[in-house]
Amino acid sequence: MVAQTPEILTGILHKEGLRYTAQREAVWDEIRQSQEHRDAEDIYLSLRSTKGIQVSRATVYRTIDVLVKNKLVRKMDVGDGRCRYEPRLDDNHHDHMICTETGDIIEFFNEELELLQEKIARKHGYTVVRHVHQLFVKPIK
Amino acid sequence: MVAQTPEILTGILHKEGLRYTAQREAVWDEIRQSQEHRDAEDIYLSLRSTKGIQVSRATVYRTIDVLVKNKLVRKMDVGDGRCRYEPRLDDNHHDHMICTETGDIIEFFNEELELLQEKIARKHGYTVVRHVHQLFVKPIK
DNA sequence: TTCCCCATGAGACTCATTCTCAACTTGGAG
DNA sequence: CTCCAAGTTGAGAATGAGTCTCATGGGGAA
Repeated sequence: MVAQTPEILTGILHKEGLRYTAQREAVWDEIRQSQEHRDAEDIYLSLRSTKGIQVSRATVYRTIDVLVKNKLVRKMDVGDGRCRYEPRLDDNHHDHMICTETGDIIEFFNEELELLQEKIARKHGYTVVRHVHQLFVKPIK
Repeated sequence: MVAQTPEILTGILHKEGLRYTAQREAVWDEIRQSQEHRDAEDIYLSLRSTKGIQVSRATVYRTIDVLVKNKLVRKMDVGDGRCRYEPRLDDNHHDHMICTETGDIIEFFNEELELLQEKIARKHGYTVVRHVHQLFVKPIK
């Protein structure tokens, strides 16, 4: 699953009836290569300035949509007006802890929490489709 | 605590060094009277059209900020671009479940969940300041 | 090569929210 | 009671992330 990195995108584009283009690859590469939680402008600027790749904001957004839809990228709304994106190659689900002092984003996963959520939904006659769980935290002491 | 409804706002305004004005009272009343999760435009229009109270969008937003800051109102970002607000008179904390089919918002609270969150934060050397927890759900069957 | 459809970029546009600033109130000092 | 400094307000401009438009550019199939 890790080795098939280059083909994973072509497969998805094919499935969606879309073409494999340099811009789409560049956007995916940019997101995939950094483990950070970045916003669209960040990705756009990095492609343009740092890597000198010609791409437009519109294409960045359009490509991200495809990647998110196909679970190659996770989109997270931190609540500050800009969504962040992170690669999702290895499908290990997790939530985020955001430090209110430094802005650091820490990932966490807790099985018990996941089960509890579903249990709560069931109690109300629902089942969980997806969830947003963010802990805004501050360092102890 | 329920009986002091009118004074609660004056107290807060005083604490903030702000004046008690008709507009500020109207905004607070509007939010307080409905148990819905409403957006700013909704509140603004309701005050204007339905109740014929002269108030501007700017004042609605400005007042909401004060109310949120003082925990009279809870602000929630549902992820659709518009924040929702709900009164917070009785200080019973809860999170939300959003039905992906009907848009219904159901409140829920689970002690175990709260404790678990704190436990997770501690494990990473943090303590929870606040959290966002939304379950996007769909009805069973 | 031709043709057609998909993809792209620049910039217009949307829409919630914030900002600006002139006009308006008001609490208090005198 | 009068006046003034300071707080408030409203209308509309500004902001900013994200979306849409549309003319232009390519690429693949025959």
